[in-house]
Amino acid sequence: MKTTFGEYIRLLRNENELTLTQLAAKLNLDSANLSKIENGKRDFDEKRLPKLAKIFKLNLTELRNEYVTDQIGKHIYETNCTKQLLQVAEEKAEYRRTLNKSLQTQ
Amino acid sequence: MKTTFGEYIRLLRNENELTLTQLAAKLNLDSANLSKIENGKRDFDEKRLPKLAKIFKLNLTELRNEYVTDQIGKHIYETNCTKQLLQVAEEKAEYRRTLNKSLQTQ
DNA sequence: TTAGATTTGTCAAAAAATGACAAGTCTTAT
DNA sequence: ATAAGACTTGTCATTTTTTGACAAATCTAA
Repeated sequence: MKTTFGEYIRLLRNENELTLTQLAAKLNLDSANLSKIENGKRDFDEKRLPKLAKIFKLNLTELRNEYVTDQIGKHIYETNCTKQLLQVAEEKAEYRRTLNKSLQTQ
Repeated sequence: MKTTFGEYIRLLRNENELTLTQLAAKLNLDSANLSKIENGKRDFDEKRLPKLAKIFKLNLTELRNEYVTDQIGKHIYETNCTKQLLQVAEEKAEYRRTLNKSLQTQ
C-alpha cells in the first residue's frame, strides 16, 4: 500500500524507535513541525532529503523518488485530476522535453 | 500536438487578433507580464481563469483542465518524473482519496 | 527612421512556505 | 490521581517565492 511521505517518515522513525524530538533534532527542525509533516499538515522541505537519507541509511535517489511521487500525487489529488487528464499532463510533459531538446540543439 | 498553457493563450490571442496590450488590459495585467506568460517565463495566475474563459467564450471547466494538465505536466517535467514513477504518483493520489473518504465517514 | 508590438531586466509588494515557541492533549508508569 | 514524556495544535515572525509594474531594450513592418 502506498503511503504519503509524512507517513513514510513516521514509519521510518518508529522502526528506528526515535521520538519526534530525537528525529527532529537530527533533521535540524522543531518536533512540532515534524509532527505536522508526519500528519500531512506541512510539507517536508526537499533540502532535507540528503540528511533524511543519511539518518536512515537510504539511497538518496530512491528517497527522492518517494518524495517526487508524493508531491505529484498530492498535486493530482488536489486538482481532482482524473486518469484521463493525467494522460494529457504526461503528454504535455513530453512536449516540454522536446521543447527543451530543440533549445539545446541551437 | 499538446502545447503549454502560455502557447495556448498566444494562440487564442492571435486567432482573435488582439495585441498583448489589448489582451493584458482585459485581463487586468501588464503586457510585459502577459508576454512572459506566453513565453513560459511566468505562470498564468489561476484566479484569472474565469476572466480568460469569458474573453474567449470558453467553457471554464475545460479551460481549467487545460490549466491543470499544464501545471502537472510542468511538475512532471521539472522533477524528471518517469512514466513508471508517474504511475506511483497516481497510486498515491488514489491513496489520498481513500484517506479523505475515510475521514468523511467519521 | 518611426510607430507599434513584444521582450527583458529589475524591484517593490503580495502571497505562500517555513521555523519556532507556547500551550494543549494523550498515554503510560507509578 | 498525577507526573513525565510524547505528540499535537495554534499562532506569529521570518524567509522564500510569486506577482505586478515600470523602464528600457529589441523587433517588425510601413
